[in-house]
Parts: sequence; structure tokens; C-alpha cells
Amino acid sequence: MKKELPKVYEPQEVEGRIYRMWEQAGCFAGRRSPVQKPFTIVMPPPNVTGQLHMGHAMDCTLQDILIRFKRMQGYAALWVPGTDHAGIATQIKVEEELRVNEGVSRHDLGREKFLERVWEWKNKFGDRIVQQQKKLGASCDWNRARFTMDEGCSKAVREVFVSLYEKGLIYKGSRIVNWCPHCVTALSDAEVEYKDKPGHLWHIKYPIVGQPGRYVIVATTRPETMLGDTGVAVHPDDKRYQDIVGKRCLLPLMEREIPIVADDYVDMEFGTGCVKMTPAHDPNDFEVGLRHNLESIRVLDDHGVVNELGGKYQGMDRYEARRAVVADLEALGLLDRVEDHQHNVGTCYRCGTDVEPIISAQWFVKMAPLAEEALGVVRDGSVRFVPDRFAKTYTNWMENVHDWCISRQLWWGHQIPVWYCDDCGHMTVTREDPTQCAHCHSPRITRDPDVLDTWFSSALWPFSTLGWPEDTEDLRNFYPTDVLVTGYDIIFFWVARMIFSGCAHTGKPPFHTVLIHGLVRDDKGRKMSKSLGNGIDPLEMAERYGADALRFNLITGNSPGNDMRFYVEKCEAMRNFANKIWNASRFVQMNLTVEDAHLPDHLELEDRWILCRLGEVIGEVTENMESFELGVASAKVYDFLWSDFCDWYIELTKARLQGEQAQAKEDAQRVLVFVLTQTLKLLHPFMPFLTEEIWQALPHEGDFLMLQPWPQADPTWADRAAKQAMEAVMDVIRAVRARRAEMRVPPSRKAALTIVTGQQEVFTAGQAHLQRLAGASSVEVRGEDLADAAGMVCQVTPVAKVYLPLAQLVDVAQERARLQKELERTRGERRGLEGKLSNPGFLSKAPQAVVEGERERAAKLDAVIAKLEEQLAAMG
RNA sequence: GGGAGCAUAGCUCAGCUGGGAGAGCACUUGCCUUACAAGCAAGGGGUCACAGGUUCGAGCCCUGUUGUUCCCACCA
Repeated sequence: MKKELPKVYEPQEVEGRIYRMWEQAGCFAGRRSPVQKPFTIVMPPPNVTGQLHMGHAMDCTLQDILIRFKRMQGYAALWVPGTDHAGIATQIKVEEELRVNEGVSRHDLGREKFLERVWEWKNKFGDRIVQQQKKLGASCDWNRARFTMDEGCSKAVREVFVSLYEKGLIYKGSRIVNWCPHCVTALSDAEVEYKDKPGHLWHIKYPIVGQPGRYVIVATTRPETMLGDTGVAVHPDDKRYQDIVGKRCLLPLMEREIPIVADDYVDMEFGTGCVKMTPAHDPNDFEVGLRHNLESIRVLDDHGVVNELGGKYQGMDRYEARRAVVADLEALGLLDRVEDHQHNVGTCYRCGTDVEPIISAQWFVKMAPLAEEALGVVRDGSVRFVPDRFAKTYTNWMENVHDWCISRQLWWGHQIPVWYCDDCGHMTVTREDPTQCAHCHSPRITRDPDVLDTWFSSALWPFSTLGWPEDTEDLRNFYPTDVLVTGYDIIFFWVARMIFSGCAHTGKPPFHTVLIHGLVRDDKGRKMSKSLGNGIDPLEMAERYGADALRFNLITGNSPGNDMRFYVEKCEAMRNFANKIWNASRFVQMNLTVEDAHLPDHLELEDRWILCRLGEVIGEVTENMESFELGVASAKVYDFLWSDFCDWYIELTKARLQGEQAQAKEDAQRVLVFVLTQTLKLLHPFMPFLTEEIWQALPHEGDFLMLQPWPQADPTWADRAAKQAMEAVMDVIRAVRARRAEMRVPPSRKAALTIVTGQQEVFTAGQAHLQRLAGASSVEVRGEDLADAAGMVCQVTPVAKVYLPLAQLVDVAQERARLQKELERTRGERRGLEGKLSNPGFLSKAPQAVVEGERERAAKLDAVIAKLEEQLAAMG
């Protein structure tokens, strides 16, 4: 039975082996069960091109903890993994690869060949992140792994697009959209990141037609867009400009006459109160333009280069054109002045390029009707955010959401299922690929070249992965899912869209709880990023300290939704904890002669104490887990294991283990194994590898710890008397140790202890422990105080006076001073309590239990005070 | 402009529905006490940002102030 365990825990040797064992035994499979309630988590699909970073590691660990906990609690637990095709990110990556290695662009290859190459890439590297998740111990049902572009998910996408189109919730329109000139595609509002950047405010003079020498001065941060100006706007109430409203001015450089209009949009206080209008390149101007029938002249092409409508600036990119325009204006004397100006610039969330608003024909999802339902399910509590403050973030966004631009000018993704007739121009939108136009039946039809926003397919993830739109067994059994775990940074991108998609297409919100976590930052609080080079590789940490230590680090000591800083030192501390458990287990095992882990009939004081504590911890940890307080739960297991079990209980059993009585020895072994085993179960969700490895080496029933039932406290363990008695003994041990340390008594020098107490039976029972743990050569327990305490030093606890024959190390005056000081301190504390206990308000209004607790405390202090006074009196 | 978070020991952070201020690391002292030196024992260190308020009682609830971080928003 016994396996020789190494002195130091070696996770590298253990983890791979344990994982393979679980996997081969099918421990991760989510099985539908007629009796067990299902518990389902769908994993946020990482990008296929991605590498596992610390954020993934935290996300993955949280989910694994929940799913392991629920699995042990007896739920039919299913954790569905998968990966995301990540349209822009992947396409950019493969294009880059092709450019560097082969010197070709996607256009050189053509769409079909290019897509073949992306699939090759996906097949080659798509597995990498899965392997990395396995290293962390992720207990997903890998047989159910999905990919957003696999057949089923694609079918779901197609169904959703067509049905939303049929309901009029998807439409195509020419609108101002966010355009990335580098990625050469439209972006949704959520994909634009606004950054404060220093810039300038150029004040430009536009001559008024027919009034030589008179100008309107407009202020702009983007002078190059004036090439597309089709008007100037002022506020209707602005007295300065009332006479010129309706007049025209001459657009410099382009020599075009444009109207001056009045519109509420203009802020009279800002700049000169005159705004140039470029409807084709500014969302506000676009709106104003609509109201005043201003023309839209688009002067920038898809790459952000001035086009043929930009006159002599054609061929220049936006920034080059800006410089040229400003220089020319200055030469013409039309540049009034230039101010420094901080402004908010939209940038592409993938490549960081400044986004260019341009008018373009794109596909949109009409959000208003969808948002209404999505708001309802959060308001009525059907979907709950943890922590709940994120519900507000969600609601705010959803209330102000604009229509969602879903078309992307990319090749990698779900191609839009719309065909245009080359003859009649009508659109055909169907679930099956058409062979002819639905209107004129012409076979000459061409498919829309664009693909859908990646998040369009991610939005369907909770049900597309379970088989939707088919009515599958899995869908019926596991949907709606239970908890969604993700970072607050993708509430808008993903969570919001899953919620309205779930409601719209399945009639149910896709999960009832959204567990939000924060970002993992570096030790200086900065975001980990490639460009800063400050990322810490979770796999390297797992390799060095063990996946269990990494997991524990990521969970313990932080609370849901809060960012955390990553400290390598903390990994080390958690590795030390793992090693501590390892060695405690080694101790238990090396003393083990019994084959089973049942509690003995006879329990000693310390046994009843540890069981009482175990029961408390089981209750608290379970409660914390249920309410997603994982950091608190893990800390409690940590403390129990290290302080109660290792520092005290193991030490307390040594007397029996090393004694002569066979029965006592065996009893101690049984309690040790039992408590350890129960605790390993509590710890398992957090540190799955280590706990499984140890459990396998201890007496057990069943095959795997990970499939064991979650521990439950036996009510008979709640032995308050045993707890108090044991703690009284522990108090004395601590007091003696402290005194010895203070007096610099070397541990090798044992001293005879005399304990004077009214509870002799408690200390008689604890005699062996006192001797062992308090460095005593002998222990005398008596009821009556010493007649002559000369040559002794005294320590006082609420239930005992302890005498140590150490007087030669301290003089009487010093001892008296010490006791006096102790007395003052205790009296002070007692007075504080008296204030409370003599307060009628407290007595009548505080809960009974609290009042009782305070009374007990007072009684203890009184006891200490009495003993100290007695001692001082005895010293004369 | 709107919203949110944070401010607790030298550092990084816990502290759940209000009831005797905690952990890890760092620091001091003494120990290889045969499970563990990745350890053991003992210890030092905190007007819980500030000012009011509610309460018998506030780190926790309310109001305001300051500092700080983040999110959202179409002011050129």
C-alpha cells in the first residue's frame, strides 16, 4: 500500500500523469443524467491563434474550480470548451506570416486559396491553447470541444442571420461607420477604443461669398477633412452669425461654394461657434447634413488616402494631406491661428490605427427591440451579475446601444448569406445556398463578399455549442447554462450580445449568473502586454511552481471583479503551501498501519477539537463557494490546513503515535487520515493535482478524488466543550512558549510546569501535550495554589495559572513589574467591556448571542485579573 | 459630461449580510524540536484617506471632501 514519497513535492512529475489518468478514465465527460441536476458552464472561447496568458489562466481556473465543486456536489457537471476563429486577429496573423515567409498578400493568393491557408494554420496551431489549458488542470469535456466556424456553429449563424433578416432586425444601409484603414474593414462601436491624444485646433477662415473681406472662422482638429466640406453650421440663437445664415461661403483650396446653416448641434461656447461640416467623414456632421440636405463628399478611400475628389491632394494619406492643407492655408493667409488641443481619438482595438469615420454600405442589427428584452432579464433578476455592480455597467450600455454594424471586409469568417442578382439587383437571403435569384429566378447571382463580425458567432456560443438550432438532447438537458465566467473587459463585446441573442433565439437567457473577474496586472500594476514585454507566462509559472500553486495564487487574496497584481513571490508562497500539505500527508502516511479511513469509536480531546473545527470549516467553505467567494473559501482551507491541522493537530497526535498503546496509536491514525482526506476534498477544486495525488496514496474508496462527494459536516462533531477545553490547553502552551522565548530560555532546557486550575480534568487530559509542546520536563496539575511560589515565574490564562521554576533568570522586582503591567493592560480591556455591558442600549438592542459573547469575554478577563492580583499579593 | 472602483501593517491585498483589526511577503529573536529550513516557535508594526451623520455599537451603512484608477459619451 505504501509508496515512498519524496521529501519535496514535485509537481512536474505528478501533474501530467494525474491529468492523463483522469482523461483516460473519462472523468471530464458531462453526462446527461435522469437523477442528477445539470450544471453547465460554457468556456469563453479563446482565439485559435492565441497563446494562453495570465488572464486566460485566471478565467480557466475560476471555471475549473466551480465545475469541480459542482461535480463533487453531485451535479451532472458539463464544461464545454472551444475556440474562436477571431476574424481580424487570425486573418492579420496569417497575412503577416505569408508576407514574411513567402512575400505574398492575400490578394495574390485569392480568396479561396487564402482561406485554405488559414484553415491549415488553424489545424496546425488551434490545438496549442487547448494543450495549455490542460496543463492548468482544466476539467472540460474535450470531446464536446467546438469551434465557432465548425459546421454546427456555422449553421446556427446562418439561421440567426436569416431569421433576424426576416424579422426586419437585420438591414443593410449606407451609414457613417468606424473604419480601420489598416485592417481595411468596418468596425462596430464596441471595437473602437478611444484614447486621449495631443493635437491641435486649427482656426481656418472661410471667405463669405459676396462680402469681400468678411470670413467665418471655423475650428477643426482635422483640417484635411475640409476637402469634403459641404457646409458650415452655426447655432440658430447665435447673435454673431444671424445675418450670414443662409448665405454661402467659399471653401478654400477646393474653391467650392458651400451653404451656411443653423443647427442646434453647434455649441456656441466652443471655438468660434462655427463648425465646418463634413458629412462623409464625421458622424455628427452626417446627422446635421441629413437635416439640411447637405451633400456628402467622401474624400478618403478605404486606406485613408485622399481620392480623386480631393483635388490636388489626391494620393496623399490622411496625415500627409493634413500637413499639406495646413501649409497651403497658411500660404493663403487663411489660417487664423493654431491652438494645442487634447482630444479623444478612436482607434482600432486590434491594430491601434486611428479609426476613420466614413460613409459606407454595411449590414446592421437593429438593436432597440433586442435590447429591451435583454434589459428585462437583468432587471428582473433572471440574469445576475457577480459582483452586481456590473449589472449597472451592462444596463447603461444596453440602454444607449446603437445599431450593431456586423459586416466586415475580411475573408476569414462566416460569409454573409446574401446573394445579389446581377440582372434585377434584388437580394436573396436564405438558409440554403441559392442557385437563382428569388425574385427574377435569374441564375446570375453573386454572393456578398463580406463576412460577419466574429462576435456575431460568439454571441450564439452558449446554445450553438449544445446543438442549436437542432432540438438536441444536450440542448434540452444543459441549456440554459448556469454560470458564465469572464473578465469585465468583454461585457459589451460578448456578455451583452449573448444575453440578447439567447433571449431572441431560444426564448431564454443563456445563463443565470455572470461571474466577472478583473485583469491580471504586472507587479507594478500595469496591464500585461506584448508591447511592454511585461507579460508573465502562466505556463512558465506552472512549470516552475506547479499548476496548483499558480491556480491558488490567482484565486486567493482577491475578490471578484477586482484587478490583481501578479507577484512571482506569491507563487512561491503557494508552492510552499503545496509542499506543506505534501509533507503533512507524508507524515500521516508514514505513520499509517490501518487500511481504511473510518473514524475510531473512541475520540480523545484533540480529536474532538479538530473534528469540531473541520465541521466549521466545511460549512463555511461550502457557503463561500456557493456564493462565489472563492478567495475567502480558499483562504479558509489554507488556514485550517496549515494552522489547525499541521501546527496543532499533527503535533498533538505525536504523543499517541510514538507511544506504546496500540489502540491509541491506531485511533490517532484514523482521525489523521480522516481529517486529511476530508480537507483534501475541500482543497481539490483549488489544487486538483496535488490533492488527487495524495488521495490516491491514502486509504480510500472509489477511484478518483475528483469524483468523490463533497464533504458534509456531521452534527455530532460540533463539540463545543471539547473545543473550549482544547483551546484552554493551547492557551497555556502558548503562554509558556511566549514566556520562555521572552526570557531566552533555550529549548533544550526543559522546565517543570505547575498548573493551578479549577478545571483539573482538562489539563490532566492534556498533560502529555503540555509536556511535549510547552518544553516541560514534568507537568503537575493541581487545584490549590502553591503555598510558596518563590523561585517561580507565573503566567496567567483565563482558566489557569502556570508556574515555571525560572526565577534565577529574572529578579523578583522585574517579575512583579511584568505582572503589574499585564494587570493594567487587562484591566483596561475589562473597563472597555464594562462600558459596553453597562449600557442598557447595548443589552436591550444587541443580539443575544453578541451579548453572551461579550459576557464570556468579561468573565475571562475577570478570571485573569483575579489571578494576577492574587499572584502579586503572594509576592508580597 | 455621465457612471463605477479603489484609498486598511513597510509592500501587495483579504475582511461575506455592522458586534473583540487579518493574510502573504518583508522585518526582529531563538530553533535543523526526525512530516516539512519551501520549515518551527515567539515577536515588532495599523487615529482602517479626511469631515460629518445614522446606530447601543461603523473598516463595513448614509452624505460630503480629497487623492487615484477605470469604463462609457457624437462637442468641432
